[in-house]
Amino acid sequence: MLNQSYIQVQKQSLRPLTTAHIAQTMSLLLLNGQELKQKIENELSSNPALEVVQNYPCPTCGRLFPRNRSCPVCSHNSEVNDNSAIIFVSPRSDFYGVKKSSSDETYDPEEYMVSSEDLHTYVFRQIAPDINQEDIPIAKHILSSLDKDGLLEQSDVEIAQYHHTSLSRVNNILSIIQRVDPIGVASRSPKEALLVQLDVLSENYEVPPLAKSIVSDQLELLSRHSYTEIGRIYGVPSQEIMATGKFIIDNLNPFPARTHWGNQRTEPHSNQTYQNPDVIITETSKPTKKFIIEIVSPYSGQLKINSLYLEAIKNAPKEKAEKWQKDLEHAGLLIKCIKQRNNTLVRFMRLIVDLQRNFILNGDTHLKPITRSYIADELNVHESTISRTVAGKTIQLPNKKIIPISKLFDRSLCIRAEIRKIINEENNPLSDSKISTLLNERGYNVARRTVAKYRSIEGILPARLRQNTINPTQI
DNA sequence: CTATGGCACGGATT
DNA sequence: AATCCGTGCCATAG
Repeated sequence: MLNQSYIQVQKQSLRPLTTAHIAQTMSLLLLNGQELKQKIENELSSNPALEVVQNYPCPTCGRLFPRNRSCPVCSHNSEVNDNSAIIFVSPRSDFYGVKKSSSDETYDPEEYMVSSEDLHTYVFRQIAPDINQEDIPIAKHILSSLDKDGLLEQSDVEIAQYHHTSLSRVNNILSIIQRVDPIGVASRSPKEALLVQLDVLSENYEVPPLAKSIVSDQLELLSRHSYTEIGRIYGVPSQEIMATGKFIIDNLNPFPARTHWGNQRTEPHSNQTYQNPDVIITETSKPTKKFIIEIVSPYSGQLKINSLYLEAIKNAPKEKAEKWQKDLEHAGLLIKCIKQRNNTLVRFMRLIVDLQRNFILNGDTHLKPITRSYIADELNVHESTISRTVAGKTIQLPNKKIIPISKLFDRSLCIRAEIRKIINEENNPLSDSKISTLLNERGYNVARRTVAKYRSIEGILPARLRQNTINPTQI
């Protein structure tokens, strides 16, 4: 109820009035959390009319809210009529990463780790005993130039120059760092990370003989699962290559820091980093299982027009008055637009959660195929608005997986999942056409050719090659 | 001969 | 208008 009234208030005051308004709203909608954060920070530093009012934590759950608003989750009494989701905008500046613990009964801000800082200190603690006192600044420098995947952004040469030291010294330090826990961290490329991981692994385990060579020379082909191709190059049966490939996929991680994001599957076609969700879905505790949907606002409070500024402008000196007035309008516009953006997001999510409830709870097989234009129709907005809403944003499901919102519109996903299921269940290999008829029986209308395509997307080998392999335990 | 992957076309989606 | 996706045809590997 509370959240509803909140939304209505917004609706009234938020009709876009000018073209500038619309244009800005649109461009804001396109941004994801991080980009928005950037934008707001820029704005804050350049426009004195804008200020951020701190939020206050809800005493029971710790979520942050503006002073006069109570927490919709805690103030929500469970006997309320409908089973619609609790949905609200949740401001947070330092939100990064995934909730680590699996129990989500209570919300504990401590459980949300701050990825970047934590990665630094985490790694640093490990290497500290192994490096010389005088190398510490260099090590710190290296750690601070890691990107969110744990890869090194700056070149080793640059770092060496910066510290007026030799390249080999830097590389020495690098190799120490690379061998501590997120193994391969501070590598210069995914390939290097893989190689380091192989190296470390081979000290204690048996590694397929070709693994190293494949990673260093044929990574391109490997990422496309062209096992036969690679096999031809090395003159070995593709079964062997595929076993090696499986080993690599199962045991290595091209983006070292992502091991911290739970068991995030390395999606076959993604180089993108999905780290800060723009929307978080969790569930309330047992009896009334409702979704709690948080639209994450990337700034730590509420954006407002600075009241001091309002006062000051009244007796502004003549020559400044015009500029000040302009700043003021600009700030007001931005605030409105951001609210509009949030409003759209809220409406969008409400509908999505309703439609895809099964998917959110039960996983890929239950995804309903939905198009953006359908959503646009339902919400009475233009298609492109939905496109913008979806673009580049991510969402965290109750099972802690972070997925791009666009996945919710993937028409093929549920069929791919179904194929995976079929292949995992049947123990004698089925040919593509058999799978195709099987799918048709179950109501999925797909051609044989398409099955083949999906298979390769999923990284599943053709029937003949599946013969002798130990059942693929990919989940 | 069968199963599969490549290329490319057309229709849908964004 | 640009892009993505499913599918059909054909060549090729087994």
